Amino acid sequence: MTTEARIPLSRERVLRAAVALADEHGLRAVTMRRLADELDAEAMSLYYHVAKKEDLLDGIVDVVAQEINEAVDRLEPGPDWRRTVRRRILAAREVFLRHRWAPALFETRSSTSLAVLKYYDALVGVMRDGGFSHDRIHHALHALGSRALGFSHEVFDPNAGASAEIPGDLAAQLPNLAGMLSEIAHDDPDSTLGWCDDQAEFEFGLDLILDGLDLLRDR
Amino acid sequence: MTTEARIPLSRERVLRAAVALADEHGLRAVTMRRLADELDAEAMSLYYHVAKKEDLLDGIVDVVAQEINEAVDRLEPGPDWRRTVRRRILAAREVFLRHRWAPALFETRSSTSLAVLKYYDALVGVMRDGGFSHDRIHHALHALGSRALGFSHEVFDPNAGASAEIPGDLAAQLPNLAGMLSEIAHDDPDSTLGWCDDQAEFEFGLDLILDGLDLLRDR
DNA sequence: TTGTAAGTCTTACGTTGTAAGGTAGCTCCG
DNA sequence: CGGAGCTACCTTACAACGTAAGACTTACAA
Repeated sequence: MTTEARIPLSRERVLRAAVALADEHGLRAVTMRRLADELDAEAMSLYYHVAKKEDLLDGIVDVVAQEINEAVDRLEPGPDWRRTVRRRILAAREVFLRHRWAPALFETRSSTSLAVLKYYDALVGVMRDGGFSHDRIHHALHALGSRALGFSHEVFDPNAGASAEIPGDLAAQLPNLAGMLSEIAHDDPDSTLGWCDDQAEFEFGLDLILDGLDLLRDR
Repeated sequence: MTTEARIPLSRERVLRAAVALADEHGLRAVTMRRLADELDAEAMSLYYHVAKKEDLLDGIVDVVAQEINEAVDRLEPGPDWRRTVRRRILAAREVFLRHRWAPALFETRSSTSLAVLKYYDALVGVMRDGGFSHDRIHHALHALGSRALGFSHEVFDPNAGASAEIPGDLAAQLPNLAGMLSEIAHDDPDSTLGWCDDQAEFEFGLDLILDGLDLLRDR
């Protein structure tokens, strides 16, 4: 009998395994039994390190948020508040691109994790240094919404780039969308990834808001 | 034996009952058995009118989206594109305020429902009449994100208005947030509902984006 | 040695979505 | 008129889920 050295479980280890599992097989695969399997343990053993499934999910959010904070802390400030904020948000976004399942999870959490709060705290600091009043900053955070964290919910199918064509019967019901789609589809100047380049769209919206805020700053 | 006249099931009736159930007891209560109970039927009977649970959820989204379209179609246009769009979005928002569970559900759907597409189609039409190019409109929709439909995900706890105080030990870790919070909390000019008035914040962000788009329009 | 605590596992239960197949009533065709 | 077939609904059953209750195992202190 091969008595292999057993690495003991720990909240840390459980959470990291959960993130890895979600990365590889999606958030749906993160079930107590499956996660336990991954750790060579039984489902109920996880409950010694995690209160309930919700607690596990909260913990996962925290791990990702810490990853964001680490990335953001490595950055050096930009020449002005606007570019500093922009830089930070885009850095946070890169973390989400490594964990595609994370935005959906973040949106389901009701209580905000400490790591997320720290992220926001730093953002408030940057804007404060940039000359904004607390009131303005508060509005700004709401205006940015989840964009402040680096993601925006895509209302359209993210795979829409592939099938950039509305079937004929639908086109009649959606004349304006069909018109827009057909025009953009073939006369695409320098878009990188089809008609819905997420990154470019994200930056467009982000800049629109940041520019708007900048105009308001000294108002 | 009271042979009561049985209203037959139908996809329509099932979906409406599901919306009513969610309104009353939350989306979590919408389970096949519970929904069947509400209709004086058995769980498996629903499957004759709905392919799977996912299909049910898609259908629910469609019902809400139709409700939005009805509300929006009753509106008369504003004096310019900006105010027409604004009016429509705020009308859509009112529907979501009647179905608080709906934003979360909308965000989980991957394929966009026909009713939602129709909503967007009309929005595209308004902006087109307002002088925007298709390309600009496309960007605008992305910039608005879910705000185009009338909701924005609240990153902070929506109940934060109640407990507008950060506990002492946390305040040390979050100096900027704590500062902002304490300042806004007590010196609140005309905010209607505590320090996080959702409606006001929503409109602030919406106007910021719409104004930004307006500036870009003839650029 | 014995007690105690932490960490893990076993067993079991209620709830979920849903597959498979049965059954009642209707319509239609001979 | 009688059975064939379809539609709508129900019964039973199962696998997967989160997790409560409690037994086992190890390590260390007294």
